[in-house]
Amino acid sequence: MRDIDFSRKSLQVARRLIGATLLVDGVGGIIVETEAYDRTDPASHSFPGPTARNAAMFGPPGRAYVYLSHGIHWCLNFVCREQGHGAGVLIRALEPIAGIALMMKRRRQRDLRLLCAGPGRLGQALAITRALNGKRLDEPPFSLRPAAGRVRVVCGPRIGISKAVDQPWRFGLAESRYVSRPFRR
DNA sequence: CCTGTGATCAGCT
DNA sequence: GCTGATCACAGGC
Repeated sequence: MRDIDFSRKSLQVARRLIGATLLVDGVGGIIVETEAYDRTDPASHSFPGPTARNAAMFGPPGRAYVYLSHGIHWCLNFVCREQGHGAGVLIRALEPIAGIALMMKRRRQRDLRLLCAGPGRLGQALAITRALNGKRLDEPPFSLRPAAGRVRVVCGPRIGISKAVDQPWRFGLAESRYVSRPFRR
């Protein structure tokens, strides 16, 4: 089984991550939605260049970049590309597989479809915090397994941004009921 | 289906 | 001071 190659462009990594299994301390599921961000991209946190917050994006690939969104939600990204580039993939939704009872307890949410459908919900379900920022994705508490077989991937515009809104850099597992919002075709 | 709003805070100007 | 890679909930159609 081939590993995910995080030295590739965030666009390629975002597509390849669909169907992979992500666990944090044994809790998680199948990645069904991602978004790519890049240094050349005005919507990216890395666009203005390195800062204290986005430092992980400019560090080695294959690590986590975690940030606090709207003062409330911890969001998880995977850093891609060569060191110093400043690119990443936002993990936006999972199909819950492991530790479902614990995720439901953390989120006080009994609807499986809403358990990890969105970056903030996913962060809460997997107990993502700043403590994971910069951590390697191939070591505990993370576990990442590539998709087993062929995966049908759809794409469309990213969500919740105000710049570069037309770039189709959001990817999803076709027909999945666990995405944060449907993909138009 | 849709739109509006409060929550809550790090980072930036 | 303002913005934002969000969410939950309320209300209107």
